[in-house]
Amino acid sequence: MLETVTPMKTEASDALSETAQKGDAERRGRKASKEVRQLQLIEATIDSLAKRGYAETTMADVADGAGLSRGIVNFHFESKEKLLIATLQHMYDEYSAHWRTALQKAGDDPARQLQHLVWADFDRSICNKRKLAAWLAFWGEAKSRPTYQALSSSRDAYYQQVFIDLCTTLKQSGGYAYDPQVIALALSAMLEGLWLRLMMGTEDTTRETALQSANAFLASAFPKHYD
Amino acid sequence: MLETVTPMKTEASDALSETAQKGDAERRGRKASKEVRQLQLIEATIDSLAKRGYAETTMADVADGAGLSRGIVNFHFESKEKLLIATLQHMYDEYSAHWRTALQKAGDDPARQLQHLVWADFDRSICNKRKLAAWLAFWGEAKSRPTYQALSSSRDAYYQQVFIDLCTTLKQSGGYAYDPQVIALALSAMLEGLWLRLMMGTEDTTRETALQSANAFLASAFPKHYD
DNA sequence: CCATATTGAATGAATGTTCAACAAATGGTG
DNA sequence: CACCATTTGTTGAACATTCATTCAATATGG
Repeated sequence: MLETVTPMKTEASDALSETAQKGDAERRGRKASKEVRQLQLIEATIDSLAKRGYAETTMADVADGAGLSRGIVNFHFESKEKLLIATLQHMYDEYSAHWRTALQKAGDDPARQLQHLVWADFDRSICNKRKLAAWLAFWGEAKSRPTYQALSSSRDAYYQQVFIDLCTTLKQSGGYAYDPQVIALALSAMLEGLWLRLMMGTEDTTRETALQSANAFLASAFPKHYD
Repeated sequence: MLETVTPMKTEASDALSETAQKGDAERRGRKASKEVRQLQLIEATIDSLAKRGYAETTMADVADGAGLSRGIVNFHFESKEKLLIATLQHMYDEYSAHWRTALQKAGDDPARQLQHLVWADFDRSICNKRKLAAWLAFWGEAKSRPTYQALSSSRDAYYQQVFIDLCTTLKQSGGYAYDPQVIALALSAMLEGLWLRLMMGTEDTTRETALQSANAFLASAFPKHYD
């Protein structure tokens, strides 16, 4: 199962582990490894996207946020566009790795697997104001930028297929009536919709209530599998 | 029930009906009523948002799209920001009027009302590539712009309350177990999530499959009310 | 003729990119 | 180890471009 993870680009997370090795002290020093500096700039980009939105995110703001000079971003990333693509790729990789790990840890029971995938979606490390805001900023631009499209739906075709497969299995073991593909779409759309509400800061939606609603859906769609 | 509609700002839709009265011929003529011209510019703004996204939408592009000169937008709307707010307000009003009308036409049966609300969400007049793309463009900027926040969640607090009320009624008549508030959130989040998929142009989601999934949700959540 | 609408060029501010100068690390050499 | 040369990273100012806004001139309808 981890085999399917490897084909993804994971330079960013490699750089992350390197950060941990070298410690935070060096991050501010003059010399830092290329990957560390790039990651630092990517984090500053996420900050800026979250705070100011896509349209208002400037190179200067990113550089300031990282505590570095103006020209530095064009040195590490060729252009603003490439910085943004690298940032999106980083977030995509992180999200993918997260749900794949969650799935792997869930064991073999499909009901448990589905439950863990739902939980993974609302995990603090993935689902927090800063990152959700950055996601939304990208989504807003995705349809008009072909380069973003493949990366911007954090949940990709493979993710969707996993959902369909799980729903198919549950259908057989529970004797449910509906089309697994249809119910899988309903489920994943609801998860994205709950994210959307969290992103927008709708008052009535918190991480807890969102998770509660997701579980209510599971319970009503698969009554034999969830309490 | 229609009483609750009136307090909303509906200048835009009034202007729309005026368009119909004066016909399309005058739209290109030198003189057109203030409201008609403003609506024309708003439509051009939606076009631009859909085609180029928020960040790339320029005053020049809007003016070109409307077939008018560069300075015209600042004459009718004071600034770019006010043009965008007016556009968002227009879309918000249209969406609100649409679901309220649908609800009104559904009669008194709550199950029927809920079904009609779902249908309304996927009606062609509301749910088409152009408008969905424009919505997404606004959503992407909403969290970082306080002015947008109130208007950008097309489904507002009152809409959500209607859902909760309907779920409460169905719960009583059907003897379901769950918390109406929780299931209402799941339902409305799923609708938004399906919109999101349509917005992003995910291959596996069309207006038909989205509607199918929404209905599957209704059937599994309220089995006694929907075949 | 007056009020109003419209034009399009001028203006100025914001911002992405470039680049010459500078600093720091690296590595080879005596 | 000391010294220098080369590579690599970093800075900040200069540059060019894009774009919202302004406004004087012009056109239009009443």
